[in-house]
Amino acid sequence: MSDTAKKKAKNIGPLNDLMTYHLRRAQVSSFNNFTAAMSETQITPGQFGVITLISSNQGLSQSAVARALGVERSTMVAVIDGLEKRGLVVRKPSLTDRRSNALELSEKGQQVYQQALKLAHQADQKTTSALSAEETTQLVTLLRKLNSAAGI
Amino acid sequence: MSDTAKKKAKNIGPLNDLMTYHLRRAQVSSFNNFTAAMSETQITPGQFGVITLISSNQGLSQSAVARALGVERSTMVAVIDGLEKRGLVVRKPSLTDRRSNALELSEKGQQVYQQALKLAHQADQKTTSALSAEETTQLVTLLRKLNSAAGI
DNA sequence: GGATATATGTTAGCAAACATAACATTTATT
DNA sequence: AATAAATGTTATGTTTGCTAACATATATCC
Repeated sequence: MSDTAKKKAKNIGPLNDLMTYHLRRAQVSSFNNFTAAMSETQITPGQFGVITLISSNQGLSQSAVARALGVERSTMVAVIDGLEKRGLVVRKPSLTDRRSNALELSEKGQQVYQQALKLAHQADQKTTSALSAEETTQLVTLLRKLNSAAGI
Repeated sequence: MSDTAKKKAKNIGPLNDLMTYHLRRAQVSSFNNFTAAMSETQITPGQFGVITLISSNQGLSQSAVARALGVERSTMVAVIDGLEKRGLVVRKPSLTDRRSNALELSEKGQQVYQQALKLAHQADQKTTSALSAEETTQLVTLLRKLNSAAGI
């Protein structure tokens, strides 16, 4: 067979020099580990962010959650709808602002969240299994530094 | 004002301990820098991956590009359609396999790619502007290690 | 060498995850 | 009191991916 016929070898070329590329690959990898680990809870990465935020800030409004996660508040509606339909989150009327909802985790929501948190850590360990403990710490430190400068 | 009314303070809580979270933030940040830097070329991250791959492997098939980027070949069709409509990529009939297309960058495609590559590096520098040169190298090294283990 | 399996590009239809624009209601500002 | 801004919602659209089915072309297996 001629060597011009062999087009399988992917020469990734200049991508290898780009931080963007490596970040994207790492994120996809961690996303996959997360989704796989979370399968029994049926919690998506986005949902996990939401319930974590609510858990740490009971009574938060939808807009506040949206802002904290960097999405539009219109996007939040369907997310909360889903979590409410599953009985994990409750929309209570805010006592201080009649426009807004005070979000809370239900009893079931708290249980699922605790389970999800454990699974998330397991997924994390899988993601970083090729790294030593020091390397993992190093990586987190560098990412924190990078992110705090970006100020998402 | 009562302190229960102040719901703005986002306590990010356990997210801070998760690699997944930091990776996601970093990826969003780099994605934003990339998109902003690339605005004059109107090249998306996905398109950039494709033209980089074609540039480094002229004559590559659509399926090969899809495999290398980890997407379905059906997804590739619209991407190549767009690049071809803009006159950046040409579908030539493969000389060795009459099923497949041999993808090539047009003259214009090569020019745009060279420009895009420069802009991508600029975006990268912005993304890593909070890190020293050594830290940036460290970060890439750690991400490579993490990724090669995942074997996307 | 001929039957069967696999690969390629394509279309069609679907879904997740976002966005923008407009709206009614409520709260802030001036 | 008048005007501006914030909240939740709906409607609509976009992006980016998927699966399934297909016609065609190439590989593999007895």
